[in-house]
Amino acid sequence: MSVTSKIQSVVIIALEQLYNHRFGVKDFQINQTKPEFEGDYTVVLFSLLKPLRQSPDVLGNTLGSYLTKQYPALFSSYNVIKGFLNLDISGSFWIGILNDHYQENTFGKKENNGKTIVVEYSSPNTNKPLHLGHLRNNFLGWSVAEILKAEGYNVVKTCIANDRGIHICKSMVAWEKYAGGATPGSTGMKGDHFVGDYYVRFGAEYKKEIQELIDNGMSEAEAEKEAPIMKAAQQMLVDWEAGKPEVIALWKKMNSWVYGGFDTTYKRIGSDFDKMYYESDTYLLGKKLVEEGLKKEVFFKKADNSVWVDLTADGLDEKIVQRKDGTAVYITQDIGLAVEKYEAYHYDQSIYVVGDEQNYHFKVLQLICNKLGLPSSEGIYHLSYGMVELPSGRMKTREGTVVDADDIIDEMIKVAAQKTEELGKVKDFTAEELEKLYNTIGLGALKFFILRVDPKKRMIFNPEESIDFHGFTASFVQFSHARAKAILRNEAPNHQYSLQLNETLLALEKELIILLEKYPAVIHQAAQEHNPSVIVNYCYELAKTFNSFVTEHRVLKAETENKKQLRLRLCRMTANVIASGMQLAGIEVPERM
RNA sequence: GGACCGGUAGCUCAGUUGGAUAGAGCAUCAGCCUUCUAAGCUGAGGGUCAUUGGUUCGAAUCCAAUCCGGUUCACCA
Repeated sequence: MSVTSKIQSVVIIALEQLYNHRFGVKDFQINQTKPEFEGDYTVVLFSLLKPLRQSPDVLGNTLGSYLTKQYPALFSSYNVIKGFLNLDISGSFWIGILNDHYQENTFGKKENNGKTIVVEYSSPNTNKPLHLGHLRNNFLGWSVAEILKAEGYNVVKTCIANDRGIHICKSMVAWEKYAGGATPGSTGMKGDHFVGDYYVRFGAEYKKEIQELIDNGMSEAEAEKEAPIMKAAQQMLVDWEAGKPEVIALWKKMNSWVYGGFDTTYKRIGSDFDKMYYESDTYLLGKKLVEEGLKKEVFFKKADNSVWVDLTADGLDEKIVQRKDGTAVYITQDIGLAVEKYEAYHYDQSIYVVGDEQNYHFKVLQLICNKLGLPSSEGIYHLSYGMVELPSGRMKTREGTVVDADDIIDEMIKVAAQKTEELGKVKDFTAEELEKLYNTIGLGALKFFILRVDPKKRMIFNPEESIDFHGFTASFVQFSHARAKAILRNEAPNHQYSLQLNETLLALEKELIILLEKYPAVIHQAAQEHNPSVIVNYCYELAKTFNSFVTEHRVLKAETENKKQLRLRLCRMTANVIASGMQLAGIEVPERM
């Protein structure tokens, strides 16, 4: 039980004893005391004044003296300022917390609660390599999954590959026409980049053909339709759906190249999935549900045979769920997939990590599932994140300003290596150790930079700032961990030693313990909000406090043996919590750097 | 035009869900390595929390209106 909830329940009991009035947890607030006042935690009295018909001063003092008398192990003193009852938590209580948890590496993680959450993230298109936007998606999805695991859920990480459709056919057509049989193997290229180049090539050729047609007197709109290369792509899509063997073979071949490339990138960034779904399998799934929906009169058919749902009563529009030719649209597949996931996992919650440009889509999806009476509808949650922009504005494929995932990762690792060499602290590392360290620092910086921002806000990715290793960065947190480990390498805490509980805590020692104690609550909040930035911000704050502590106070040369053991335990617990928290963000922490 | 999201220091972001004098980092300036890692620490300057009104003991936070920016409202995915 956290300190805050302890104080809460004790206050409730006290008020019942003193005033015979039963309050709930939400009837008053417990805050951390502002640094300019004396105390650790503060009971805000305002909301209690009216029901108890007391003045702030009287209530504060009555409650304060009752609490300190009844719970001397918890509270050492109090003061009342205006409507605030500031409580000093006794040092022995804090030292007890430290003693209880400094050795645990599962501190803050909850017991399994038997509930299952499906987290879908990444959802790549198999026609081009991953870019910065995908990285935000992957980092978020992976981290949220880990946070939910830590909070006690069974988590299934899933990925849906958008592996079919006109965009895939475009790269296929371009490859057939212009590659002359070249392969990733023959060119030494990474498969996803290789295929992506042909997607780009398609665009260029298409544009050329349009211009030619226009020059020959065709209107622009007509030219866009009539360009031979576009017709070829459309024909290929028809052939694909008809299952034409050579088209299917080509499709499989090119997709396998892309998957090869994706695997490499996923491995580098540490993304993993428990279950892969493929749009080429799922795109027909929703049709059965469309039939059912028609019978239940959730959907209706228009004269041209297309099927719609009327959401005007819910404040939205009419939305098509099946084309007039009977083929599935995007939302149809998603209805099918939602049901398939539910049947496979009987989830309590199904999270979709998808950009906020699809907010409307997921609102519709949930409404439709609800109207169809699917048990999955309640648990659908769209973890909507904002776009990643560059200082110059949105990334645009046409203007070539898209930041490629592999490129940025390479760059981060390169700069990490340069900086590490400059500092020259790890000259005794082997080549493998160095490579691992560069990866840890480079990739950590990237993940931290992206995850530190609240997911729902759009963010600006400044390449120069992202490779800064000072201040509010992963390196700072990693460095703090390495620093703690350096001390612990010199001397480990003596587990047999029994700390004196009456030891007076210095301000920074206490601050550290208070922060460490909050870690389980931080995980809880992050899980509740599906928000890794809560964890990342916490790790930074912890590292900052630790750095101040280590700079100002000696550990190994502490004034007394008791102080030394206390500080060693502080180092141990801080290192544990930093490592644990950063792990939840997918960021490793080195022993030395 | 309808719906949704956002606007906090020069820049990038926090702000414990309504609490005390709004915080960090970067950048700028001034100090600190003979010491367990200086990728660090200490300090200074920097704010009309977009604007206006409302709700109440109390508002960056809740409500309304306005301004600015974004997304979306496809038989694309």
